[in-house]
Amino acid sequence: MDSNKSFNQQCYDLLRQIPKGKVVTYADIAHQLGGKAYQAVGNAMASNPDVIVVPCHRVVNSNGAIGKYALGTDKKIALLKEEGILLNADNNKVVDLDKQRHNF
DNA sequence: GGAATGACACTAA
DNA sequence: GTTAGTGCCATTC
Repeated sequence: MDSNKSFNQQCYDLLRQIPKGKVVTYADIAHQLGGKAYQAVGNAMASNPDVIVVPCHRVVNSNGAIGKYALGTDKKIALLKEEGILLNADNNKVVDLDKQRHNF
């Protein structure tokens, strides 16, 4: 907390860098922050105070799963589809995660 | 100050 | 390839 930006604040900052049509895994964000706070990242999104400013819907699990969303998983899937992310119509999983993943 | 929780990840069977 | 169990981090009660 004494830091300039809290951990969750840094997560939002990275999320803001994600362009439309790209997705990132919680592990990538945590790794970018210099650690493996996968769960901490997710917690930050759970506390996401600005769903408009932070595209938390562009964050998916490392295995390609959509994971969850504050407004509802189905809403997240719909948003990803609208963004242009290719998802599996059977399980709603990200297709070619490595190719659609945004490299920081 | 300590314990419990959670929008996850990884390894093993 | 799938399922189960365990570990990690930061935040919150």
